[in-house]
Amino acid sequence: MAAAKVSAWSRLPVNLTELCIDTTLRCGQSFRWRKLNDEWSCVLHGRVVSLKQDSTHLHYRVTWPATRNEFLTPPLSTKSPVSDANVLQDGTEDLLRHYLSLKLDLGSLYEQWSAADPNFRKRAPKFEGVRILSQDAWETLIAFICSSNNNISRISQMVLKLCQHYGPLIGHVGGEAFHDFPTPEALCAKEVEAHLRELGFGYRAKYIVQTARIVAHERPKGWLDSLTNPDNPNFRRAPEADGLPSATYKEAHEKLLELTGVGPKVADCVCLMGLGWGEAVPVDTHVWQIAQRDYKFGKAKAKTLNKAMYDAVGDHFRELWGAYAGWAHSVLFTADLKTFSERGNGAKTEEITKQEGEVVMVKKEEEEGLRVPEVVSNRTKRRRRATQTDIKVEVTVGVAEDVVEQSPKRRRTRSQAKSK
DNA sequence: AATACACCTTAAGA
DNA sequence: ATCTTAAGGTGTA
Repeated sequence: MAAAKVSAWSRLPVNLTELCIDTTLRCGQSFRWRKLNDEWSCVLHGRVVSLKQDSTHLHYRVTWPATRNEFLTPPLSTKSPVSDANVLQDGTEDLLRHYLSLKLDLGSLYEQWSAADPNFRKRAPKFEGVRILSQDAWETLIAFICSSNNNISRISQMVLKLCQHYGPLIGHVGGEAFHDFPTPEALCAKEVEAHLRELGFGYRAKYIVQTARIVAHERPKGWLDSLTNPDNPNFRRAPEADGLPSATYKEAHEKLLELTGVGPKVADCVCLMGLGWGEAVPVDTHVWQIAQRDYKFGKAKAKTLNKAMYDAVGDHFRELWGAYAGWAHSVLFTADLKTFSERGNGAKTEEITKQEGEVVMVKKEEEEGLRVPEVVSNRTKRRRRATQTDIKVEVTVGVAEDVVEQSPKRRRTRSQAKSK
C-alpha cells in the first residue's frame, strides 16, 4: 500500500471532568474505537483520528488515506469561522469538537443532575467525564440494530466486520487497517444477508439488510439526517437533509420505528446518539433494572417491559433530569456496566444497600407504592416541555393527559390522527 | 391491545 | 465438564 499521511500531534485543552475518553469511548455508545499502543483510533469523516488524553489536554493526530478521496475536503465548517490553525489541521479540531459534543458544559450538567437526584449524586463521582457523542445517524442506527440481545464486545466485533467487508479502507494505524462505515447502498445486495450470517450476525443480518434497503430505496435522500434535532448546537443539520421538514423528538422516534429491527429502545439510541435528541432515554435491561432498584419502579410481571412501562421510565427520568436526561442516563448506565465494576459498582456489591438507610426505605415503599405510569409527573413534565416546544406538541400532550389510565388506546388514536 | 415466544451467538456463572 | 443465563431487543402469533 502507498504511504499514508500522518499528521503531527495537536492538542485541545479539556478537563477530565468534561471528558474522559477512556470511559466515554467504551461505555457502549460507539463500538468503533480501538485502543492500540495506548491510543484510541477510529475513522471519522474519511480519516483515522487517534486520541490520547492527559489531565489537561486531549491529544489528537490524523492519518489520511494515501489516495485522495472525496472526504479530503472537510465536510464540516461552513458555518463556524475557521481559524488558521484549524485550516492547517484540515478541520479535524472542529470535527472533534463536534463529535465530542464539546459545546455542552458537562460539569454544570452533573451539578444539575446531582442537585435533582440523590442517586445520581451518589454514583456519578466515579464516572465523571461521561459524555454523549454526536455520532453519524446511519452508523448509529446499524450499530444499535446489532445491539439487540447482545454484548458490547460482540457488537464491536460485528461493527468491525461490517466495516472491513463493506466499508472503504482509509488507512492503517498501529499496523491495523481502518475502514470507514459502509453506506446503506453497500448493504443492499442480495448476498449480503447470507454473508453477514456467516460472519456471525445471527438474526440481525436480515434486519440490517432490510433497513439498508428501506433507507436507500424507500426514503428520500437525507431522510435519516432530517430527523436531527434542529436546536442541538452540537448537531449540524446535514446538507443532504435540506428541503426536508424537521421533526420533533417524538416524530423522529416514531419514524425510526418503521425500520426493521428497530424497536423503541434502538430508536431512542439513534435519537440520543445519532440525532442529537438529549431527552431520549433508551430503556434497556440495565436501565430497567436501575429504575427498579433505585427509582421505585416495581417488579414487572412480564419478562419484557410493555410500552406503558417503557414510556413511564423515560418520562420519569426526563422529569427528574430535564432536557438532557439521556446524558444523565448514560452516566448511570456506564456505572452499571460490568466492564467498570472495579470502580465500585453499586449494583452488585450490595455495599450501598447495606450502609445506606434510604435504600432500605426504597425497598419498603416498593411494596406499597409501585411507580406505575403516573399522572402527576407526566403533567408537570408536559407543562414544562410545552413552553420549549411547538404548539403541536402542546396539543398532543393535552390529549394524552386526560387519558393516562387507558393510555395505550388513545395514544394510538393520536398517532393515527396525525398521520392523516 | 397486551403478553408469550422464538431468534443467532458467545462467554461467564452455576 | 456440561448446562444455563444474560448480553444495551424486536418481530410475530
